[in-house]
Amino acid sequence: MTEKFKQHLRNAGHKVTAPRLEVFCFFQKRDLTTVSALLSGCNRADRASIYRAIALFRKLGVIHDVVSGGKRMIELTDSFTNHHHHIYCLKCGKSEAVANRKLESDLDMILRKSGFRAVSHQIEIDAICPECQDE
Amino acid sequence: MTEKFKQHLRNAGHKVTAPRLEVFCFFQKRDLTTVSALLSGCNRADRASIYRAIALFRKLGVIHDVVSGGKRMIELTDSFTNHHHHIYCLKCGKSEAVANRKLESDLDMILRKSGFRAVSHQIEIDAICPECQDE
DNA sequence: ATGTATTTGCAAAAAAGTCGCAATTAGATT
DNA sequence: AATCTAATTGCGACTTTTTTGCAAATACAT
Repeated sequence: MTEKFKQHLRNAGHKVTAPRLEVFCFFQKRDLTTVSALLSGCNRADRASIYRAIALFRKLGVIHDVVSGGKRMIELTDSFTNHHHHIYCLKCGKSEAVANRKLESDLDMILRKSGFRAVSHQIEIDAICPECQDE
Repeated sequence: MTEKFKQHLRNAGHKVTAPRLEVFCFFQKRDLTTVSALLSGCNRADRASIYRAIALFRKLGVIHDVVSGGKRMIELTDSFTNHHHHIYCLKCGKSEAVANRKLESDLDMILRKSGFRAVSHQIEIDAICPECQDE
C-alpha cells in the first residue's frame, strides 16, 4: 500500500519525501487518528510539514475526516485501506471497525433511487459495546 | 422545540440565558452550521459565551458534530430536530437532508446482530446531485 | 423583593494553524 | 554519476481559533 501511495503522489506531480512518508505511515498504524496525535507522533517532521502533508493528502483523496465519538478524526480513505465504518463505545471509548455487505448494498440502492450519483459515504455509530453492557 | 430546549437546560441544572437562546435559535435556522457561522451570526452574544454554549450543548446532547463535504459541521441532534442524514453535492456544495425508513431499519437490524446496543448514528454521503450531473 | 450560585463580557493567554523565505532535496536530464 | 531545477522542507513570525480568570450582571429559588 505504501507503493500505491508513492505512485499516487507522483502521478499527481508531487514528490515522495521523508515527512510525507512518515505521516502516511502514521495513518497506516492507526485506524482513526487526530491532528494532535500526528503532531506528537511524527517526530522527524516539522509541524508545518505535517500540516502541509495532511492538507495535501486530503486534496489527493488519501485521507478524509470523520466524526467518531463526537471528536473529529482522520483516517485513510477506501483507496488506501479496506472500506469500513466505525462503531464507537460511549462508555469505554473504543472504536471498532464495521464492514457489512448488506448495509452497503442497501445504501447503494437507496442512493440510486435518489437521483444522486454517490461517490462515497461514511457511517458513524455511537453505541455501548457488549463488554460495557455487562456492567 | 424551544420550550423543550429550555426544559432540557433546566433539568440539567443550567440556566436559560439570552446567549444560549440566541445560539439555540441559530441552530434552528440552519440544518448544518459551523462554529464560524455561529460566531458571526450570533451578534448579541460574546465570542466566549458562544463557545461556552456550544460546549454545553454538546455535553447535554443538544447538538453534535458531523463531517459533510469534508468539513466539520454542527447540527441539532435527533432530540431537537427530525432524524435525518445528509447528502452533499461535491460540485455545487449544497447539502440536502435525507430520511429513509428502509435504510434505518436495515441499520437497526445489523446493529442488533452486532451485539452492540446502538445509541445513535449518522450517515454522510458525498455525491453529485441530479442538476450537476446534467452538465 | 432578596440571596446566591451561575453565567456573562471582557481582556489576556494559550493553542492551533498558516505563511514567507532561504536552504535543501527529489528526481528528471544529460 | 554529476548537474539542474522546481518542489519541498524547517524555521520563525504571524494570524486565527479557542480557552480561561475574574469582576459585574442575572436567572431563578425562596
